[in-house]
Amino acid sequence: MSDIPQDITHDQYAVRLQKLQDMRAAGFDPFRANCEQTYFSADAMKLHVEGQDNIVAVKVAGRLVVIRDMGKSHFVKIFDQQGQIQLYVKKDVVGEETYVAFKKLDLGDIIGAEGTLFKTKTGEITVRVEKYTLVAKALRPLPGNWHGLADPEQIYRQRYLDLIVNPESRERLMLRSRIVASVRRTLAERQFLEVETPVLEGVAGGAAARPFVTHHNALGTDFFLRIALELRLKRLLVGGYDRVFELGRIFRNEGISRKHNPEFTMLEVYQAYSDFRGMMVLIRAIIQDICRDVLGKFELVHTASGQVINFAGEWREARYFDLINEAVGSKLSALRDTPGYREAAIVAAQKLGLDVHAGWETFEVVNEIFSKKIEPALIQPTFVTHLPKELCPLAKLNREDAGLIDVFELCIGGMEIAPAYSEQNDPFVQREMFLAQAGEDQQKMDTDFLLALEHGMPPAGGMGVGIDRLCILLTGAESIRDVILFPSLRPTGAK
RNA sequence: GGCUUCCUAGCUCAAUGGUAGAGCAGUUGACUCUUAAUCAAUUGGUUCCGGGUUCGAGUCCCGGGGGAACCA
Repeated sequence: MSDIPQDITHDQYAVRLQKLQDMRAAGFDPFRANCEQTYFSADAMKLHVEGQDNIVAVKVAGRLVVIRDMGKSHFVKIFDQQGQIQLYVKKDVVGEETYVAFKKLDLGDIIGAEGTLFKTKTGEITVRVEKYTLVAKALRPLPGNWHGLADPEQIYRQRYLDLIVNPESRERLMLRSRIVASVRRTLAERQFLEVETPVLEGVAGGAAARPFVTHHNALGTDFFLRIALELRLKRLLVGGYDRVFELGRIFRNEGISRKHNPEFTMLEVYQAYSDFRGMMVLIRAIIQDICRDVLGKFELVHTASGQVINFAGEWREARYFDLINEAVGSKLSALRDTPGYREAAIVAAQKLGLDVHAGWETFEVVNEIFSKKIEPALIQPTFVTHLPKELCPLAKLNREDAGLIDVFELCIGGMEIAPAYSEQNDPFVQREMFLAQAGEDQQKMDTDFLLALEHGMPPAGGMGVGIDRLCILLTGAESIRDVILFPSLRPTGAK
């Protein structure tokens, strides 16, 4: 033991902890205090009337993010859900004792303050503080809020810090909330019912993807986390829910990349007595409502290409095989039902510099051309229609050409945003389609779903919308991690 | 999974293989309308972890951890 006090002035945690202990010793514990928040920051500022200072009283609350100590007065800023508001704390107004305590506050502390609104000589609407309360002591320093937080790992692992100091992140993620709210509004206006279906399933169907497996102890059985919403929602069509949707998390046990997170949010919508053409109208309404109500504009600069995407009006339609023919520079589709098709498709793909795996089915070779060469170039909203039937076993076959299906893939910004089908409701054809699946991507046969179809499902249009990708597109984000509050990372011990 | 690359003070970043630094934050002081406030002084390091090479390693090599980009 030394009687010389240990120098802790360099250790911000220790300094703040000491302040907390001093306060508690003096009979005040910030963690037992609370305050009122009568207005958020921006709402409060709107209450000020030009030329009428110190009349309107407000109670605001938030985190201290700027402190400017002027000796016998302070200008500080607090930060709440709406942004920042400046507080003016003057010794003459609050009194000696309160002022001395106020000087001990640190950046990051959470306080409540009440006072009246006035405009400073530089024109900033400010609260002239009469009383304040510390309601949470920040024991850890904030990352500097001038440079912000740049370390991507810390941004994702400690998103709360990112939200405090990086305004772009905060805005982008709040925009996501407003986009999702707008989607719900558009669907509610059209009398769609929002439902919730199981995440834990015995068969993970409705898509082709590797599922996560978990175990139920009491039942002594494994469950799969759902990889799609489709088969449950269609059972509801059988049950007489004519317009349903679910906005839910689905899970795919696959790689993590800029466009993939193992858990992500899917909107699936089903409308009885409609078809894929009806879904075109609906998805346009959903996205155009977002443009009008959330973004306030119908044109967006596509971050990756620099092109301006125009969401207004009607959107382009293009047949899958027309796009393929255009990409390969020949009439490849004319060979579709001939023995030379496979060889021609392989040659065409290789000519475009694509690797063709020996085990691939022909439709997979052709689709490689689509996903590598065509989709990335579809920047403007484009409905790709008349896809080969092998790609979607749950869709209705086209009446004129049984090798095609009545579906669209909506591509925007080089990404697949929403596939939609005229849903298959013939239980015999559906069984055959499940059985006939080939290639790498196979869906599990769900016999209980087939039983439901045998009870009769109305004809319907259905659609899936990748909400995360839609948000990437509409917020100009570069990665799916930028539109997911807490993206999946490898777990690690406390840092 | 493969390849490339990154990890240094609370934050943002420096440092030919040769004494680990700056700005902000922190601490002390001045200032009753500041705007990245200003002025003066000043503290602060297990350079992600573990080995190795070397007279000497933040830097080079090997292994491990975590992140990012590209590919699969």
